[in-house]
Order: sequence, then C-alpha cells, then structure tokens
Amino acid sequence: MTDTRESGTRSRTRRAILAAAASVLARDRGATLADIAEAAQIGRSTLHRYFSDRQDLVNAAVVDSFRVVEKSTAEAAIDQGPPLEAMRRLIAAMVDAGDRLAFLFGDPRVLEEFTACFEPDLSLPTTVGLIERGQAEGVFDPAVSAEWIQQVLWALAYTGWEAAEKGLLPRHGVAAAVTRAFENGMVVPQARP
Amino acid sequence: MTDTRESGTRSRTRRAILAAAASVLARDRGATLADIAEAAQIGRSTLHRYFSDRQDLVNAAVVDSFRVVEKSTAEAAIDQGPPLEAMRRLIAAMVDAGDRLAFLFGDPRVLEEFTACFEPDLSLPTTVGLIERGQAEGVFDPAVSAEWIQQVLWALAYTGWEAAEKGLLPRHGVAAAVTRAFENGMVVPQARP
DNA sequence: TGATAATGAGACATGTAAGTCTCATTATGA
DNA sequence: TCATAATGAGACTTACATGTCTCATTATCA
Repeated sequence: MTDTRESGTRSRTRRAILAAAASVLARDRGATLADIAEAAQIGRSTLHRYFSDRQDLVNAAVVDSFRVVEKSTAEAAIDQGPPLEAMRRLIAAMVDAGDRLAFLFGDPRVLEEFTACFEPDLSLPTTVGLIERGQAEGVFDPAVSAEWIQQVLWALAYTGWEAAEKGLLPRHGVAAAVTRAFENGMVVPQARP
Repeated sequence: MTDTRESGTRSRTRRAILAAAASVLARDRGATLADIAEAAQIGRSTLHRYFSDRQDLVNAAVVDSFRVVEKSTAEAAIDQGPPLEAMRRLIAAMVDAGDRLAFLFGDPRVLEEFTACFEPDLSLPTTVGLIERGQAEGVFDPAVSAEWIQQVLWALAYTGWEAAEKGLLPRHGVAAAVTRAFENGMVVPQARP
C-alpha cells in the first residue's frame, strides 16, 4: 500500500517532515509550522506543498507515528514467547520510539479525535492481545482490565522518555526503570506481607 | 498571606476563574480565554479585569493549583504513620485534586517554565520527603531515585484521572487502581520467582 | 433607598500564525 | 547536457485569539 507513484526524493522529504512534526509537537504542542519546517530542515513553503493544512499535517503525523509504533511492536514479536519477556521487548521498543509515543500519548485530544477514522492493521499483533495472553497465563494482573494495563504501560513509557528528556534518568537506564516499575511497582517485594 | 483587601465577591469570582482555567486547560491546552470564561460562567471582559494577560492567568492558575495540591498533600498528613499508608492517603488526595493535577502535570512546559520563579512552602511536608522516608524504612524501592518514584506517582495519578475521564475506569475505582499499580505494578506477585 | 462595586455585552484595534502565490535557484534523472 | 522535478525565499492576504475600551445593567452594602 506504499506510494509507488511518489519519487524517492519526495517520499524522503515527506518522512522527514512527519518525523520532525512528531518530534517537535511532542515537546511543544503549540509549535508553529515554521518551527516544524525548521526542524525538518526545509522551507515553510515546501511543508505546505506536502500538507495543505495544519490539521492535515497533524493527522498524517498521527497516522505515521501510529505506524511506527505499530511496526516497533511487530518487530518486538510480542505474540511469541513468554508474555513477560515479550513485554520487556515491547517496552524497549516503545522507549526507542520515544518521541513518536510522546507525541501520540502526550496529547489526549489528538489521539481521541482520530481513533474514529483510523483503522489499525488487523494482521499485526496488538498490545492488548499480549496483555490478555499474559493475564490468561496468570502473569499479568487479571483483576484489572487489559485496557487499564495498556494505559499504565503507555504512561510509564512516556514518563521514562520525559524523565530522560529533563535529565532525571540516563538514556540507557530508561527501559530498565520502566520495566521495573511496570513489573514490580514502587514497593519492594520483600516488604510485602 | 491571604488577600484581606479583596471583597468576598471578588475573591469568589477569582477562585472560580482559577478553577475553571485549570479544569479547561487540563482537557485542552489550546483552549481560548473565551472558553475559560464560559466555563467559569462569567463574561470575557470580567476575566480580563482579574488577569490582564493570558500568561498572567496561566501563571496564577499554576500557583493556585500548586497550592491546592500542596494543601491536599498536607491534609493527607504524609509525614505521619507508616509510609505505605501515608502514600495511600496521598494517592487518594491526588485523585481528588484530579484536574488540578492534570493541569500541572499534563503540560511539562507550563510547569518547568514556572518552577524557577516559584518557591514552595517549606513548612509543608513534601512528597519526596515521604518517599525518602519510605525508602529509608525499606518500604519503597531504594534502587531508584526518589524523584523517579515521584514522577511515576504523578504519571499514574494522571493516568487514573484520564482513564476516568474517558470512562475506562469508574470514578470510585481510580484511587484503588492507582494504588494497586503503584505498589505492585502489573505483574501478579504469585508469578514472581 | 441610595451609592458604589461588579458585571456582561459588545464594538474595536492589534499581533501573529496560517495559508496562498510568484519567481529564481538547485537537484535529479534520462 | 538538457528537461523537469523539487526547493527556498519572501511578499501578500486572511483568520482568529487577544487585549482595550465603553456603556448599560445588576448586585452588594451601609
């Protein structure tokens, strides 16, 4: 389904714009189109040649970021192996896709406005699928909904990214910190009754 | 330190504006001053009588929200009793202060721009203080920094509020879900080696 | 009741990002 | 090398939130 019509140059520019948009908007939602163009190292007029509207750009960036996260998820092979290990791979992948995730997750409105008119690739394994598999195997907390667990997962990944952004966590320690938080929470196992 | 000069009417109106600002901006950062005025059930001109600038309003709302959260924290008496129970009271208080927290936490920029010129009340017990006390007593994970634990706490409280907003969690179940996530994470204790 | 405070509605000016267009320049591929 | 695609700079208009102001109305308090 990729655009075979588009020249190599154009599709490269398009990708650069989408990546810049996600990256810039993740850090500042009010960022100007000029800001985004500058980050993508292109002229503002060029940006308008690819996306007529600001809304058009944001929509495309959401879809693109979704695909990227979807792809990372797929590459983590979350439908294979023990759920706990699959989850660890997924968390690492999500931390890698850092600002895409921050862009999607950081703005509740962007996402919810768009979930209606966007259908995910059904052939790919989903995060909720992994969670439900884990719950069935008694690994993930079965007392709460899979959606809630997914929300927590996203929130922790986002928090880890943000903490790294402001220097609270070293980049290389983010995945471990998030994994630890997701699996154990903040109370030491020994202290539990 | 409260304004004794201001009439009852004025201070009531002022509070209504600040509450509305936090509530509206928590749900939409790009919200118009007209949106905020409408939510506060006042005219836009009245809003300008109280806050000359948009920035002025946002700053005041940040300070105010800070005070509210600070007060909730104080009322939870987090410097007393076992850390785990104090933390449970704190989480309940934070969930109560829902949109104030979402306003502060939802916009990293708003907060970080302001932490410089805003000094917290040093006579009040802090969240980090509670966490460090818990770590010293071996209750909270001592392997990570107290600041990271605080970030996770805020993120979970925010996520709980958001989940309730979109109907993913029932209002009365939020505090329990957040507490559970904070203490145990998402992996069932029995499944741990 | 009367004086003053507080407000709402709305007209008006302003600043800034968004969107459109032209034209000269650079890059790409046959 | 040549034709065409792609781009950058910048002038220009538009749309909209913002901020200021006036005036009539309502609320509050002595």
